[in-house]
Amino acid sequence: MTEITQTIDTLPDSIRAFILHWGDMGSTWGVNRTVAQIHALLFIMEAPLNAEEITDYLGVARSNVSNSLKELLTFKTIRRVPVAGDRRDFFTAETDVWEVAKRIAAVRKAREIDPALDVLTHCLQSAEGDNRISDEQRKRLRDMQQFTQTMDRWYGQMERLPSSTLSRLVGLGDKIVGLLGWNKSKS
Amino acid sequence: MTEITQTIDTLPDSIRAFILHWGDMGSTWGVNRTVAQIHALLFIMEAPLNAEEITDYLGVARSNVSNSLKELLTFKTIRRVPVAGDRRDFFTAETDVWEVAKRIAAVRKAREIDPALDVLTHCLQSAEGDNRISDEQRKRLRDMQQFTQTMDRWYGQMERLPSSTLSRLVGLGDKIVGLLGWNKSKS
DNA sequence: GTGTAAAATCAGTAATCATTGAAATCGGGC
DNA sequence: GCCCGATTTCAATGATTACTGATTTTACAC
Repeated sequence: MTEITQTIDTLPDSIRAFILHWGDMGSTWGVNRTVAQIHALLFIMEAPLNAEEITDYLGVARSNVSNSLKELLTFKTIRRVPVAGDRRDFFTAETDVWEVAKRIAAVRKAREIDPALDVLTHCLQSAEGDNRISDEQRKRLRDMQQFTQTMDRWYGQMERLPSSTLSRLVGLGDKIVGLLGWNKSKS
Repeated sequence: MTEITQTIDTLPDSIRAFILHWGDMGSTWGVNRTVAQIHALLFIMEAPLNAEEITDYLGVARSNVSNSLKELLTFKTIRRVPVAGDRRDFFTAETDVWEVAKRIAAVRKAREIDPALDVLTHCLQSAEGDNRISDEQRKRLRDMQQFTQTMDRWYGQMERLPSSTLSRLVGLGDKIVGLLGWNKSKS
């Protein structure tokens, strides 16, 4: 009989809390619980884990782990690593948090922002030649389209920056706003 | 018998497409379809609408409209407006897209980022005094916590800026990256 | 080739979330 | 106070999504 020695209860409190709460967090951001928990587990463990170890730690079905790993791979927030003398697949997570952020952003841009931009651009085109639509309505569609376009570019830029630069740049946000004396004003 | 003259089919193609696709979009961003559709409808219509008109336009249950309006009100992306000689509630959407973005950001910060930061800060504290946790693991928790903190501040700043400033600032993103010569590099 | 462990697929089930329609509550006019 | 339309609440249903366990496929060892 196979003893399971790797369960979530064997982990230190802080790590267990991290994995569990990260799972919850994920749900609110549109990532399902298991996917988020596996990511948290791989992020915090130093040694690569195989699918069965993950199954044992999290107490979910093997097939669930398999599918979740596939999803994480498409996000490129984890990767397969070979372990000498073991033909099973082992996985580790990207540990540079800014790199993780970039990769998630890239997927969201492709999956959500790009299509939205297409729809808006199309709406705007068909609105141009429609006299049932007021100038004000056209303006509103245009505003929305431009906003989406700006966001699209912003996400696009993110992908190109090395994570160290991105980190510094975002960290600078505070200061830029401060220097320009814009932080005092109220809309 | 009451005739329904306000249905989604009576709207121009581009507007109908906008409302319908915005609803879809919403789902992928964690907002439910009805909520997103109502927001799109109010955003694009110039005159304030009451709950029954919304029900007719979208063909969903009256109670669904009621709940969705309540949610949109908590986001402050729509508001009640009084109409002279009519005791029913009428609603309009905020039309400044940057203002909309700010308000959504504010709610997400409060609902999702702040709690995440609390959890991470707590994990980090309990990790400090636990000798089962390696220095590397402590570093990873710290990185994650700092990242979340940076995001929290970033969202916080957003709230304070007038939307015109925010628009210019974000629009400048491109140029800042370009000027600093950071756009050429690859991580 | 055969045998075997690992991984992926898939159909069925469970859980979650959105939506409905009926019933209860609110609030202004009389 | 009572009435009546407007609005909200709530329990039940429907739809979607996550998850499981059994089955099939893959890939390596021999």
